[in-house]
Amino acid sequence: MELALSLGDASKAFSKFLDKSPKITSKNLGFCMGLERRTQEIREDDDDDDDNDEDDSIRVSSDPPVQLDLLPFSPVPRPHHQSSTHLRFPWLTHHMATEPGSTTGGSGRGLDVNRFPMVAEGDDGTALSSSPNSAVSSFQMEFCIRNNSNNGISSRSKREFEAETHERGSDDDENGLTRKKLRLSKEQSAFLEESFKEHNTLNPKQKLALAKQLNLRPRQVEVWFQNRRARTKLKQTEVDCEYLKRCCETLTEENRRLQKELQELRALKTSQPFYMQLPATTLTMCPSCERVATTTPATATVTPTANTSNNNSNKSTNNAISLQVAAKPPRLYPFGHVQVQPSVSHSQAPQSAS
DNA sequence: ACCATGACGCCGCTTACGTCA
DNA sequence: AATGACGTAAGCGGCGTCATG
Repeated sequence: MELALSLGDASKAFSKFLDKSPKITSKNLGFCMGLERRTQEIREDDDDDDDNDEDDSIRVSSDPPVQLDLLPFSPVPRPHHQSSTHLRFPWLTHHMATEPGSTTGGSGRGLDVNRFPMVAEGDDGTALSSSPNSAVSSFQMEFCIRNNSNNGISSRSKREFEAETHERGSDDDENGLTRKKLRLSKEQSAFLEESFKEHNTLNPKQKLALAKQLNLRPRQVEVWFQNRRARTKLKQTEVDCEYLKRCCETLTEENRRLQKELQELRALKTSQPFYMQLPATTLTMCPSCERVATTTPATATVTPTANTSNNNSNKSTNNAISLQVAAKPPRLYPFGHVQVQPSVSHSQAPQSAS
C-alpha cells in the first residue's frame, strides 16, 4: 500500500509521490472514497459576505462513494500579457471594462485609478505615503468604481468613506505609529483573486502592475499573495487530513473484514475432516501480516487486489493479500476546482470468493 | 573553483484589528 | 453594550537562492 502523506507543501509531496509511481495514473486512482460531508465547507473563495457563497463552495459528500477527479494543479505561469490584460470582472463588465475609451491609464482593465492621485512610489516600488498603513487606497478605488458606475456612493461606501476619513485623521494624529487595519475592498480582493487564479506567485513586474492598478502598495499586494497562498495551503492540508482520515477508516474496515474472513477460514479448516483437505483450495498465508489468500483452480481468490501493477510487496509475499492504494486527495490548487464524479468505490472491487 | 556577503522572495508564526453572532 | 470567535492584513525572523566580489 502506498499512501502519500504531506502536511507540508502538499502539492510538491504528492507530485513527488506520483512521479515516483509512474504507473499510478488516473485509472489507478480507484481507491475511491468520499470526503465526508464537512460541517465546515471547503471554501476557496474568501469573500465572506457574498450572497452567492454557495456557488463558490465545495461540498463533498461521502455517500454514495465518489471518485474525486482532480484538475491538475497547473502552476504554469502564463505569459504576463495574457494574465493581466484580458480579464473580465463582474463589476466592470457593463460600465468600464467594455468601454474602450475608459480612462484606464493604459492598463486596459478599466479601473480608473487616476481619478485620485496615485500613491507616490519610491525607487523600489515602495509607497512614499506619509503613513505606512495609509488607508487612502482602499476607498479610493471603490469610490472610483461606484462613482463611475452609479453616479453616487452606496451606503456602504459612504460608511467606509466616513470611517476612512476618520482613520486618516487619526492616522495623521498619531503619525502612523499605530498599526492600522486596512481592509481591502471587495473589488480589490476580487481583482487579486482573479490574478491569483492566473498565477499564485508574482514577479516584481506583476506585483508593481497589480499595485498600480489597485492603487495599493506593492508590499500590500505581496502580503496579500503570501497570505492567500497560506490560506490555500491550510485548506489543502485540511482536505489532505480529511482524506487520510477516510483512508484510515476504510482500511481499518477492510482489515476488520479480512480478519473476520480469516477467522472463518481457520475455523473451516479445523472443523473439516482430514480428507476434505484436498488441493482444491490453496491457502497461502503471508508470513508477515498473517493474511490469507486462497486460490482455487477455477474461481477467484479472496485477494482483493486493487491494483495489478507490479509492486515489491506483492513479489516478496507471493500470494499475500495486496491492497494497494494509490490515490491522492482532491487538490485545491490553484483554486479548488474539484470535480466530484460518482465512481466505483473500493468496496465494490472484486471480492468474489467471500 | 570556492567562499563570504548582501539582496531578495517565500514561508511559518504571530499580532493586531475589523466584523459578526 | 460587552464579548468571544473568526477572518485577515501586516510584522518579524528564518531559510533558500542568486548575483557579486
